[in-house]
Amino acid sequence: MDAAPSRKQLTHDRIVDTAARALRSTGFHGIGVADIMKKAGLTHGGFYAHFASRDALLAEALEHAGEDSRARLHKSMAAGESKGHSRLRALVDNYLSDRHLASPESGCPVAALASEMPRQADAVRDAAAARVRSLIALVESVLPADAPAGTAAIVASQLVGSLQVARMLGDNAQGRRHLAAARQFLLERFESPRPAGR
Amino acid sequence: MDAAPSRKQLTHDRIVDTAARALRSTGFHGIGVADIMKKAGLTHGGFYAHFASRDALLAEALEHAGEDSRARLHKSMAAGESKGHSRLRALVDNYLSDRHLASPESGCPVAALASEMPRQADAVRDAAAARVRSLIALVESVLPADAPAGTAAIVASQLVGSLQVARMLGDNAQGRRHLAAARQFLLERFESPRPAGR
DNA sequence: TGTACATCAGTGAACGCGCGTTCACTGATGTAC
DNA sequence: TGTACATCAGTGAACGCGCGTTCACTGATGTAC
Repeated sequence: MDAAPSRKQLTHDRIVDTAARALRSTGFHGIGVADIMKKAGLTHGGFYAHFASRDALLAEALEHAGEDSRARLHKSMAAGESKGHSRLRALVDNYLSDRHLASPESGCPVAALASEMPRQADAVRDAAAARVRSLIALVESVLPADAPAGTAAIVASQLVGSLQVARMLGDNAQGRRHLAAARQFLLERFESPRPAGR
Repeated sequence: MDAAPSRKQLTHDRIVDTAARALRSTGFHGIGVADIMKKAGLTHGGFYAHFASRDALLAEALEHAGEDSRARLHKSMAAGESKGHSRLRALVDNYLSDRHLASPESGCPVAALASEMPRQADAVRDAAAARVRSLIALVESVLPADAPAGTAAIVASQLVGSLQVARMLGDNAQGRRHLAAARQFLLERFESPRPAGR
């Protein structure tokens, strides 16, 4: 089934991977066809042999960025769990880490692109909604099983909002202090056993 | 002191007001000099008699959008308080309202533009950081006086994140359900008297 | 009150530039016999 | 194994377009006497 990928497929993947990084660091509008092709070691003319349009690349790059971020989080979370941390703590510590604050290009595309997403073309918005649902599902998987419905989406919103606020405050003491406070809040409130108050 | 504003000042204000709405509905990149001038009933040539550059307009429009949003919230909050609601509830109910979900162009610029802000020119980023601090200050003013330091920034992050997640899910039942859950969570957790468990 | 002139807000044509997209072509890879 | 040909990935010039910015000009407003 997974035969050796063709030469074209390898190039395609390289373009998508390049775009997925650029997308998160410069945003939807900061990513140009010629730019991406050049960074992937190609000329811009060949682009349309790989994608129907720029928007088609954006949708693919968004999905790839989400997968990349999910895989990184999973790996870091495994390291945290092996130190005896809860799954929730492993997620929160990694999502709200100083490293994530400083490196949007390899981080969560939802946090890096949230406010631009509602303004994208249909295909891109669909990919965006899928990324949000995937993030919520990841949070759900680390919450105590008896958490009320909707809790995962609330925690995901707190993660995304806190990282964005920290980035707006800047990659400095102010931003990092905010991240630390948000980590502490989430763990105190959501790590099982849950605190009193229904 | 506040003499009658000159004709030029009136035009200037009209451009900024037009830009402040367009900015929130289409984002930093969706706002063009010629477009704004046309919407303000002018031709694009006169732009540079009012602003040193496009970025200078963006910074001014961002500040104006923040003031506009703050004034609207204050007004709606007063209405809520007159119904006997706490100040926190008045803020949360209005910030996370279906109306705010559906109308970014007259809403909070931080929620509408958060992920684009770190990528703007210096002057714009400074204006952005000021908007974030202003939002945090507004939250602080409605929290119980004994809330730990940093709480206001955490609640502000939850407000911004929840509205953005709702907008990514769409202005539909899914998005509105998420907003309702976030409202309930914030009130249960932060409305005084604070629940047990520090 | 009326005329002459200076000031000033706004006009519209033009500029250089970078963008997304198209397309005729090239050179390498793979297949047929 | 070697030759002839078809396929295909990638090249680079060109396109139409919209952008931010500049600038010589116009027509209205305000001031001096």
